[in-house]
Amino acid sequence: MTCGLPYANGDLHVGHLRTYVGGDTFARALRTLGQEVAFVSGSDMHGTPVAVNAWQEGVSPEAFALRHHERYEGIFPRFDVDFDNYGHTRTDANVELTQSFVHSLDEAGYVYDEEIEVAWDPEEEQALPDRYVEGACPYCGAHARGDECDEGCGRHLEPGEIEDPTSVVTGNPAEYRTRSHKFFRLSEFREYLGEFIARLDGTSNARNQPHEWIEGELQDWCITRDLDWGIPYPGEEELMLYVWVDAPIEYVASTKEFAESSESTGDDDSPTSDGSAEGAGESFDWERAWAEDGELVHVIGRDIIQHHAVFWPAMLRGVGYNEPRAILASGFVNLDGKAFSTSRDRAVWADDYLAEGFDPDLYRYYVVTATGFQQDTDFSWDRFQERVNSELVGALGNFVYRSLLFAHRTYEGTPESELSTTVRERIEAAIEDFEESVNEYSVRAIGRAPVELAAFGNEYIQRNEPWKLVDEDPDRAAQVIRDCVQLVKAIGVLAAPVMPGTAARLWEQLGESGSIGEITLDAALEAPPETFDAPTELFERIEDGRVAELNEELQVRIEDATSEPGTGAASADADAQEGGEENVDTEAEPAATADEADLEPIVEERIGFEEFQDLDLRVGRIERAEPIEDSDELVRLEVDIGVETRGVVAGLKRLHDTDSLPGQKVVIVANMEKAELFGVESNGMVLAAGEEADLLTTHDDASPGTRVH
RNA sequence: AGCGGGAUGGGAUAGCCAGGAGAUUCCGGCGGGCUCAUAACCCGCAGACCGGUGGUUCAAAUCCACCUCCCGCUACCA
Repeated sequence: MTCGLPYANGDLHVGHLRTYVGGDTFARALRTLGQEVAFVSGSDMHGTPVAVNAWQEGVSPEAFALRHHERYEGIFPRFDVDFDNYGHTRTDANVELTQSFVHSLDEAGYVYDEEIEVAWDPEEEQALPDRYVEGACPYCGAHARGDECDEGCGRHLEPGEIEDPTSVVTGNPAEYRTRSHKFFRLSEFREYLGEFIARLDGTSNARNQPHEWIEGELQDWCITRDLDWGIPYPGEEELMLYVWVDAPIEYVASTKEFAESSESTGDDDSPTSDGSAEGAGESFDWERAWAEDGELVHVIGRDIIQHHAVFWPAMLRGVGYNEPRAILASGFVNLDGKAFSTSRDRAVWADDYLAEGFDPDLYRYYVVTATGFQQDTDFSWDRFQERVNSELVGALGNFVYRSLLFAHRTYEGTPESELSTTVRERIEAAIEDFEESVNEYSVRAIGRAPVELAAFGNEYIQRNEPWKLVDEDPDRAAQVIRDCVQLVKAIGVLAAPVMPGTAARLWEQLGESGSIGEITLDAALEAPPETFDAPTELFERIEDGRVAELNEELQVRIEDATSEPGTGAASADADAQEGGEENVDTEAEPAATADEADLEPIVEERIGFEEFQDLDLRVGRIERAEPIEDSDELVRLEVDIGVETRGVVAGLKRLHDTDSLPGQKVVIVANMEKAELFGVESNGMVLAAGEEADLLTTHDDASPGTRVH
């Protein structure tokens, strides 16, 4: 089992965590079914964003990526996401394995050379891949990165498409050069991929989304870049492999590292080496897993489905490895329906959650059971509190506590009595449901299992009222409490995958000796220990005041992230806001493309009449118009506004014939602050609508100087 | 534009793949009960014509077609 590699660039937020918690829960669930599992992942170290960001920080890409890698490596265990091995894509294991993969593909004839155009910095004699170039979007004109129009229309841009390209690093104008690159014959796998996708298990989005690609035009895949940072193409040291080649191979490399470490340490007692009951002491056979009869399960975010359901299986096929049996593609975690934004601090960070002192199990339970794994979901502290208090504190924690406390006080442990048929059957049904949930890859159902059994427990104890039976019918009382203790034990078994820490505490309270991480489902029906101490509560209620504070903190951050300064945010500022993601409020300037005029949403914030009055709008008549030299857009106008004639600069040159302007009436902002554009003073602003600069005018005979309101 | 995901009582969700007793669970509302339990727990009531329109069927939230509205993806960004 693998989890998608976190990219070594930025912090982890609770949205990222969903994939890892889901994967970890599923991996643990498989183990409780007695399966031998290697659960691996690692950090993705290569690629242009790391190189660019490292450059901007003035550190080496290696140091930059390693720093993030180490943070990730530290955070996962704190959420009880226990990988058997967590490596990264720059380890010797991955470099070697990647090169041998590529070598095999090359040998087998799946790779060919082709010349393509790449952006080039002529002064530095350096290629400028992807995000190393910026310029103007050819579709909407907005400022854009080399690979994507990130601030404007959002389109993906092919190399060579961007206009007026310049280097992000040096600011030099870029030119295009022809370079030879390596292409993987993905198109040859089309038929295979069609069959593969049909038998792929997991979430439906992973199976369905690639249809368009596989059944459409499956293009060959360029697998090299002109970049200093990456794994070299074997035999051609100046070409680096594209990150999406070496990233998934890390799954294999990480498994291999796990195998090697389990070999050297033998049968240690770390919680990660338990594997299966019968495999104790043996090292993990990574080649068997990947190339023989192993089953591969990939847990990813739904944004990288194509890489795992198209590129990756083709590569695996090309080198003769197994194909993935299942892909679980998780939905996103949003805030108020909108995506988290790492760069804008619009997120609940993993570190913050831990700093609040919350038990990781609370979030694990919340995110795993909030909705189906592939569905998007909102994170909110209110919902978090609601679910924790009612389901974890009220149902599960309460049932366990009241049962064990009663048992301890009255019997000093498990009373001597047979398990009733009713309860036995109920637990058997829960086990069966649990197994079915795993087989259906329903992480949500796996997470709900312990709480559902606890709900039954509460009903059961309430209906039988053992506190009355103790006097009235001691045998019956013992029977009921015996049942309840058994239910508690079963709940512990079922809770272990989703809430390992809680399950371990429960196990201890029950007086069980072994580690709950090593038990299988049948333990749910085995007799509990005869004696145990008084229990303590498994969870604490989250109080309203606490939630109010958390909401407030978060709200402040969201508002900061969402509302840009608002006034006078020049585009120079926008440039400084590197790498913004979804971005509702881009500058009003160029928004629409020629064929699709997206209307901007109406600004929600209302203004008062007084604020409107601050605008001094006047009717003016253009007296003279002359183009400004060297400028593509600007025209200098002389506008009669009654009291005086103003010199106003406006961006009308491309859209209006300069000669046709004189005599036209327009509306101008008369109290606009003065500006200097191309060395020409502009004393006022002409109003015009949209991309076409459709000039505002009056239709009767309002004379120049008339106020508009 | 194509593709994917979604639209279920006031809010949040399950069920849909394998169609069948007028639909799950959590919160909220109303009314009871219990007192072993973290004002926790249990029971009952009100509340949904399962986005719209057609179709298939003895039977559709579930299958098919078309439509509307959200969210996302569209390969050389990760």
